[in-house]
Amino acid sequence: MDARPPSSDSSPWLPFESRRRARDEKRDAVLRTAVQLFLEQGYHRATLNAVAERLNITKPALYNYFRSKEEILFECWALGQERVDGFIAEINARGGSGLVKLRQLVRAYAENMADDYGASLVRFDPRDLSEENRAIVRAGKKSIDRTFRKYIADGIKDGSIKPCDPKLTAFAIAGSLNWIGHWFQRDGAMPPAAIADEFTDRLTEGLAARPTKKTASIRRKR
Amino acid sequence: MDARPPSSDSSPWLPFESRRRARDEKRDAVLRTAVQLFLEQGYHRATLNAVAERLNITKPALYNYFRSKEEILFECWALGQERVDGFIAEINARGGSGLVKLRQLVRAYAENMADDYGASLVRFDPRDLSEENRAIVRAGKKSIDRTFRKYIADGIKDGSIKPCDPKLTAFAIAGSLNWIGHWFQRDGAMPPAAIADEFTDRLTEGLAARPTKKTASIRRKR
DNA sequence: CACGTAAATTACCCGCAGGAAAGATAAAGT
DNA sequence: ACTTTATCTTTCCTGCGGGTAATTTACGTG
Repeated sequence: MDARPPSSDSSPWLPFESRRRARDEKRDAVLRTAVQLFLEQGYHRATLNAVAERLNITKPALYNYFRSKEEILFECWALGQERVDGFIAEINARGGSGLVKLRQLVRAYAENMADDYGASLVRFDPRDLSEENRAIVRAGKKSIDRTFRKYIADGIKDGSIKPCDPKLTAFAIAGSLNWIGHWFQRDGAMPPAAIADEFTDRLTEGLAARPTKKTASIRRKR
Repeated sequence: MDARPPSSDSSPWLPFESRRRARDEKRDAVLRTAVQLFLEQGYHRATLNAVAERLNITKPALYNYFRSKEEILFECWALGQERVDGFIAEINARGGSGLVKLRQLVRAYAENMADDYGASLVRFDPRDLSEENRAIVRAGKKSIDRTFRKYIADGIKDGSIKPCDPKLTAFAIAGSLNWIGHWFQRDGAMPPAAIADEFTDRLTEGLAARPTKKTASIRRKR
């Protein structure tokens, strides 16, 4: 039917040849294509037919890798969450003052927001998920929020951050960062790293107990 | 006028009496109910049947007041935008330093975000609108963004705000504020005014050229 | 009181997207 | 070579929700 140009980006399914390939690889390809389309058009407007078409396959083929559209949506979110959990663990492992940890978190989180899976954390609506998965999502969001608040509270305690309400401060910072997921375009003027750097300074400069210079070492004095 | 005083969010269509009422009043009631349901369930999940049911009428009756579901969505957004345009005009009329104007904008915008129509500005997806209406929405968002940037640039020029990149700073502030529309619940602990106050300080304290507000501007050379 | 009109209602249509069933095809095992 | 198994296609079903048509109800007015 549609004599599609052989390019079709990087689908493991070339029109009709070289079929068998690693299952996980194809599953990942489905996910990458799906998250792109979901972000482009919105979950409801994006159809599985359209996802399949981009992969040079047909809709029912998708059901070899996922049980439902909702499962695809959930896994997009899960990948984003996984990364956040990852760098939070790293930051915790490295230790440091509250302000230092907060700044690392802001930076990593901002960069993650400029990624498709990262943006999934805020661009998709949990109400599209099953009750089970929605509960998992809620737990994930809660965990991130707790981390922000904890770092802020830690900073107040150790004197690196001046006294403030951790809850509202966390909301303000997280809101700023989450919004990146809504306006960032990969073809924009600024690369993700630059945005992350800017936001790191902008969002924490008002919090430092003493004027601090950029990413230079923070002295923990008590 | 009314035999029995209806509570503010009760339907003007009591099952079978006192029907005829001012057309605009009913139109507004449809809008209020619709925006609530859209926010509760999301635009796609919320059906016109459900909207009608809450009003004690049936779906086709809605078409006496609106031409389509999309038109309802657009008007929800338009009402939110109208308010923003309103207080921006007021702030411009009052004048003042960049910082003063910015703080007023932040405060009013934050409060607006705690309102159904205000939240419409950020909770609904422009892609659900017709091309025409989407263009109007885009223009509105752009106008708000320009205002944020202008106040910041004004502040830098008049010395009330310390030098920074107006574009990213506007993004950071607007992001924080927009996010309120996603987490604020009317039955939460804090009233909108308190949140607005907190955010006003939190989001501008890092920007003031001089430690705190008050006092005349002092030129800071870098 | 009859009539016209606005605003409802009941009944219907239809297009679409998610998903299931059953048939094909290729690779791999025996 | 024959069978098996996973994978992909063709085909179809079904429910749902936006929107329309035809009909009724009720009020205002001459």
